[in-house]
Amino acid sequence: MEKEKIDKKDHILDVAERVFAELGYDGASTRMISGEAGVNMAMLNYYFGSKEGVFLAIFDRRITTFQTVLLSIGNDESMNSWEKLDKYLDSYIDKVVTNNCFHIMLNREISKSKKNELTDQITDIIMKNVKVFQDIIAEGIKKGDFNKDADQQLLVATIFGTKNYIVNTPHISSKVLGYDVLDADVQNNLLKPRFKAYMKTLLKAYLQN
Amino acid sequence: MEKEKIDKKDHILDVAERVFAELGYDGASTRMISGEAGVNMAMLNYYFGSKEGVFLAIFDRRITTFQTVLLSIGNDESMNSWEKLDKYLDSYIDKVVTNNCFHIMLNREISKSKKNELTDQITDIIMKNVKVFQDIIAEGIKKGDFNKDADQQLLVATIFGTKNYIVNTPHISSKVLGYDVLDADVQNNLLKPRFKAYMKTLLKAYLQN
DNA sequence: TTAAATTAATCAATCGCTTGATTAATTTTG
DNA sequence: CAAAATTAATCAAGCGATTGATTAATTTAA
Repeated sequence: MEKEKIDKKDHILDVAERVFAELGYDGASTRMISGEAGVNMAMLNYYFGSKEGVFLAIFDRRITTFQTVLLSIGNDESMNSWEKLDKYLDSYIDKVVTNNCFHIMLNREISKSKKNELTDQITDIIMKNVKVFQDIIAEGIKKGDFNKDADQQLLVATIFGTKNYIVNTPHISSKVLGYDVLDADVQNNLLKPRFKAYMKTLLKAYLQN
Repeated sequence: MEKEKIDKKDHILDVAERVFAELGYDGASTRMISGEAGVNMAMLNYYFGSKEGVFLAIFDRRITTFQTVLLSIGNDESMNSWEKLDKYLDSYIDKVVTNNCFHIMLNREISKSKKNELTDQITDIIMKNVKVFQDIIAEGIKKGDFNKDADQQLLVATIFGTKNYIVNTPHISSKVLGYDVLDADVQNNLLKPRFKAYMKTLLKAYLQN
């Protein structure tokens, strides 16, 4: 059954994504992943070729749709810079908070300072998301909507860095924020709206003329 | 000779710190570390007991002095809130940019969402640094120096997150900023002053009444 | 029946760590 | 001081366990 095959592969990727986030790529073994997914070890290689194949499959599954959404916001001519900024933050924060396992996994890989094919590949894709944001800011400054003295580049570090802090180090951020950032209800009812509002206020304070 | 013994242990920790940052705790093998340090494998266990012992030794070496410096700033009664903020940022940014290997290593460990003794231990120590910053902000708000509507907790995420973004993902941040953030000259002459100035401007914009 | 899916068994390689032995340095003793 | 005794430092070799991956046999499904 074609349907079930896909579902089973998807199930394996769900589990692998979580285990990679919990223990890191090297810390997670293929036996552990297959065990928790309830499938035979050899199925990982049968489906995905190798451990790295599993990792890349997780990556492919998450990245494509996400990127087109962000790009469409950046290219939408009907919005001014402030509106684009709002839309971008809404979409971005929704996605990364919900798919936190994936983003934890992803960020840990690129934090390895020794380069390899994998990190290069990930870097390229991440840079596309960054580019959309940078273009929105640059356009806003050029149009005079934003303060021209703003440091566009470090602003990138602030928005993505703030996000990473909350998502990637949940033990820390949960203590700081006062609730469990890994809880789905908390994420949707408390964290997301608060984070969005904060981000917009912060950017407004810094970018306003 | 007592002196040389200490130097050799220190040398091993220097190498281990770098290798851990490059490949992660699990990705780095004890053979690799001892090989690059030019010592026999058994020396790691002889000196530090275990692989984890090496990690903790790196940790101890970096954390102690750093923490007392930050604490002394927080407790200094002669400065107002804005001055404390400035001082804190200066000290903090200097340290984390210079010791980037250590902070990459540290952050990767606590980004593992599955808890263990090690992550708990690290979390506690990190929270002390965070607490100093939080107290400065809280005091400033209480005194009326800072905007009382500010989200103190998410501000923590912003300052430490921005730092992490620059330091922990050097391949990304180097592309964004336009120069190599791992180069020592770049760090001292370009990155540090720029980062400090930006951070202060950003906080001023957000915290000002 | 035949191709696809799944399994248990097994592979070589590498992991962290320990061992027993050896050398170098230090302390104790006569 | 010098010989003896003790401690510290270093090494090659190898331990059992685990890693990612592969094989060959078996089951399932079309």
